[in-house]
This record gives sequence, structure tokens and C-alpha cells, in this order.
Amino acid sequence: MTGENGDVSTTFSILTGMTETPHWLTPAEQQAWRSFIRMQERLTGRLSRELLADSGLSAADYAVLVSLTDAPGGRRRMLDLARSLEWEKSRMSHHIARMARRDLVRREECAEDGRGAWVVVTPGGREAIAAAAPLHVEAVRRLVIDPLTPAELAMLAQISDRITERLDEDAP
Amino acid sequence: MTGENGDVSTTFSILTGMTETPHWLTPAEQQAWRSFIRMQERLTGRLSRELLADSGLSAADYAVLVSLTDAPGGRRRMLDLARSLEWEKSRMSHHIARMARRDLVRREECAEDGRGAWVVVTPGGREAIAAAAPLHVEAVRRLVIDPLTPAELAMLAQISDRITERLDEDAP
DNA sequence: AGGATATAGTTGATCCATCAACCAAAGGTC
DNA sequence: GACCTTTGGTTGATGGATCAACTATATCCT
Repeated sequence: MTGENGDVSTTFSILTGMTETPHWLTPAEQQAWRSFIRMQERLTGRLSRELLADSGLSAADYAVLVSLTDAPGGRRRMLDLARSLEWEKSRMSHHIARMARRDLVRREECAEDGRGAWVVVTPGGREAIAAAAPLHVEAVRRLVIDPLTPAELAMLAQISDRITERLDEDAP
Repeated sequence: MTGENGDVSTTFSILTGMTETPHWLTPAEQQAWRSFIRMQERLTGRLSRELLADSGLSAADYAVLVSLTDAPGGRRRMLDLARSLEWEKSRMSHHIARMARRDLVRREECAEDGRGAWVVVTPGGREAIAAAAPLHVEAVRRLVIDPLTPAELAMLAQISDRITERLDEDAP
């Protein structure tokens, strides 16, 4: 029954008849990759669920509000905001529309560019993030910072930056 | 104008009147955390877009098909599948319904448990993953394995496992 | 000035993820 | 064997993400 039971790496060449076997991951590479993926999915799932439960903000809401409260006047241009979060402009537009409905944020016309629009954080938005931030930071500390040594955390940053560089080089 | 311009860490105590300042991240911690988040979002975005463009499978489809082709007979129980991917059963149910519509997968009644259901990979599903796997593995190698030294990859696995352990301990 | 092109942003369709509510069969327990 | 809880799974509503198509203003070129 091994024919029915092979994993992708074994069934592939059988099914396609390719002679050049692809460059599969070694067991160590595979284990590392799967560990990373699992961690990453569980971590972001947990953090966003905690954030939402504690404060009613999604991770996306939180990122937008941090970016806005960081900016002078609590305002940014739509596309500037989108680029700083590395979102597509369409996603930003939809998301800001939803946040505006909840009074976290408000659109304003842009005097110096007739096409443009400002996004401005409202008092309600400031309250929301002020309430959310300490709990969220505490969760990040508990789940990520604390279990790692400072050296490991530095390694994580280094590894992350190297992969991000590669993503930039190897443009879509 | 500094009142309008402070970041979350400075505005929080002003707005809430708390006297105990929360345990904010140090600059090094913050930089590491932001590097990680950025990498993680861009990497999964890129990988899933490439996968979809190359093979018409989403990352979720891919994970389901790998799990099924790994199992004896190419079949698994619904909840078993859900647990192995750490998905909620409702997500699994919806997703399997969509995959079944595309003939990647098929439901079967379960003889030994009247409530249960099997999910079985179809020939079409096997073809799809056989076509997708080499390209996807190549992308993972290019974007993650290659830019890291073996020691860094091992560190990434170690760090990931440590965080996952913490997630398990610190149960929701 | 007039036309081409680039930039800033919106919209609608479609698919995905999450939550709460629900249903039905299995397994105790008295 | 009637009741209760647990287990396995579905459903519908809602909000979020992505893609392609579109509008309107600005800018560049001659």
C-alpha cells in the first residue's frame, strides 16, 4: 500500500514522470520550516484574538492607529499610510471606511491635492489605542520577549531582516 | 504641539491617569518585534501569492492536500485534519466544502461513527499538489533557506519552538 | 494649450476566516 | 432504558483581504 501512502516528495516524480527531481528540503530544513510556520500562525492567531477580546480592535485596526498617533497631528495621507504598513491601497480604502463607521478615524479632504485624502485619528480612536496598547504590549512580552534570551531576540531580528532583504531583492 | 504628536507610549498615561506605567518594550525589543512582524507578513503574502499564481492553490488548500496525501489512503477524519493543522472545525468544514466543489477533495460517510465524515483526496487533488509542490518548495528555499546560514536556520527553529512551547503553557 | 501618462483613491465581486448557534450521534450514569 | 454530557460536524452572518476595473486630478511634454 505504499503507493497510496507516499508524501508529496515521493509521489511527485511518479505522477509527473519528471526525471529531474526537484530540490526538496532536507529533513532539518523541513523541520525548521514547519516549526516556523506553526509558531507564526499560532502566535498571530493568539495575539489578534487577545487584542480583539481585550479591546475590540483587530490587529489591522491597531496598526493603523499606531501609525496615525505616531504622525504629526494624528493625520496621514491615505497612500502614505498604506505604504508605511505595506498594504495595498484598496485594502486601506476599505479598512478606513470601516474604521470611520466605528468613529475611530475620519476622512478629510486634502487642500493641496484634489485627488488626495487625509485620514485623521479621532478622540475615540486615541482612547481605543490608549486602552489597547498596554495589554497588547504585555502579551507580546509574555509570548515572545520573555521566553527568549536577549541574544535569541537579536538573532530573530537579524534573521527577519535578512529574509526581508531577500524579499526586496527578489522583487515580484 | 507635542501633545498631538506623542506616540502611544507617551500618550497612554496622560489619557488614563494611570500611575503605574506599563512595561513598555525597549528600543531594541521594539525593533526586533517590528522586524519580525514585517518579515512575517511580507513572507506569507509573497509565498501565498506565488503559490496561487503558479498553481491555483491557496496556502490553505496546499496544507490540506499535504496533510491528506501524507495519510494512509489519502483520507482523514474531519476533526483529525483540523487538529493537525490547528484549525477550528468550522473553518475546516467551510474549507472542505469549497475544495469539494473544485474536485480537489471528496467527503465520505464514516461507517464506524455515524456523526463523522472522511475527507478523501481525489485524483485531481493529487495532480494539483504534485504540480504545486516543486514550485512552492523552490520558493521557500529561495526566500528563506538560501539567505540564512545553516546555523541561523537552526536558531530560527529553536526560537520558533520556544515560542510555541510558551503558547502551549500559557493556554488561552 | 492640448493631449498623454502617472498618481491618488474608490468600488464591487469574490473568496476566506471567525463566531455563535445549532444538530445529531455516542457514551456514560443512575 | 431514559437522561445528560461530550463529541463530531454543519450552517449562517459578518467582517476582512484581494483583484480588476474605474474615476478624477495632477503632471509632463511638445
